[in-house]
Amino acid sequence: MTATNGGPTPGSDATGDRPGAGTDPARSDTVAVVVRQWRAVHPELDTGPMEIIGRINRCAALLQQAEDAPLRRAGLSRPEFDLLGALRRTGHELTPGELARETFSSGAAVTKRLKQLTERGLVERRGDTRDRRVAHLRLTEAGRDLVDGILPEQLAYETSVLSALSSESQGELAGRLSELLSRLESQMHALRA
Amino acid sequence: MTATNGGPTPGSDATGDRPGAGTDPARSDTVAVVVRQWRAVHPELDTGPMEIIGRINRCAALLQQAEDAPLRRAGLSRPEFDLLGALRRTGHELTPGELARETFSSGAAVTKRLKQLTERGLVERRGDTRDRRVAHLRLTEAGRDLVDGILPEQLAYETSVLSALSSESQGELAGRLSELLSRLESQMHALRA
DNA sequence: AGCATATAGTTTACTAGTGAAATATACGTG
DNA sequence: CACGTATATTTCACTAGTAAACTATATGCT
Repeated sequence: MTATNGGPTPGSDATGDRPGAGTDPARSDTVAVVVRQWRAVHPELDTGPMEIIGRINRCAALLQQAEDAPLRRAGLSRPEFDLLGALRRTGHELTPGELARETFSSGAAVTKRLKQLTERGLVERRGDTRDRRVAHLRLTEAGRDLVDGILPEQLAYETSVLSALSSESQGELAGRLSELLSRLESQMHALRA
Repeated sequence: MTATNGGPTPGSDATGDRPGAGTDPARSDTVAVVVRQWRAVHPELDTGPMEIIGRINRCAALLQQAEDAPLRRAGLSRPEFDLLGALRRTGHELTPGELARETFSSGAAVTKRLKQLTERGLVERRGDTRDRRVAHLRLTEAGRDLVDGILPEQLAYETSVLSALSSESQGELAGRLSELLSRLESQMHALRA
């Protein structure tokens, strides 16, 4: 992802700032600076995709960094919380394979996390009676309480972070992202099939 | 990031689908399913932030997975390419510290990457004459050629992925993301100060 | 000048994730 | 019913990143 390639760009300040070129977003974030640098070096390339992909990556990185804080207070990493959250929100037991799909992780990673979370008494394991290859995982009381305790904090924090955007902006952004995401997901699905 | 917590949600299909609730985006992506699950379990919580943050994270994950492919063909990881790209787009030498800031990595990670990239003959190191603590890195001829060879491929690929969105959608999305990103970045800056 | 403190970068010990191989079990078919 | 193949999960060897300690150098104050 070329577009990811971006940074705060401390010193350098390329000039050439001229509006109306394609998807020029006027506002100056770090991605805009990076795009300007690339255009200065490779004027022949269409840097349009960077404006979207670079920003998505950058936003994701910033949001994660900020939002991992509440989790760490609870002694959880995000992947761990995602796993617990999957169990909580589905409301029923899940197999390791299902958990891997839900959290977009490899099976090996899920195995490791489950080991730790089980040792910490947050999840319980039960073997399937019919098919002895599969296991069923569920939250313990403590695990459920932990998730339910963290979730409101997290949402409150997220709300405050996003409050920098007007309600209209938020709705618009959510809609566009949903549009992109659903297309990406069906592309993915098509590729694998 | 609670909102990240999401998955393809294979089996389960919570029902309650009623439009017009806050930032309801109509289109059904995996994040929408996850949000519906959370609402079913915790109806009292405002799940609005998930609609944005969850989608940003999900999009970032999907885009990265897809786009890392061209890089891997060239034998580079994304962080490595980001480092090389920073050198290429700024057009001048950078110190390890500057590279760390440009690529949002830790200093230690940059040190490791530089070691590898130097061994591969893609970057060169030069000591500062005045301040002997600092080093200056620049691309070798081979490094520059590699970046210049990969970049167009990457942009072309990104263009094709995003072509699922109309030009208007793309512009709108880039603008909203830029708005969010610049606010996030100034929040960040404010926090550290 | 001499010492305290700040800064740049590297090293170290450790952690978490990955892909591939291994293990265990189930299923389908002749 | 036995065998080959598919599936679920774990294990293993390895890689990359991190935070904290460490080294080397510079800067400022008295």
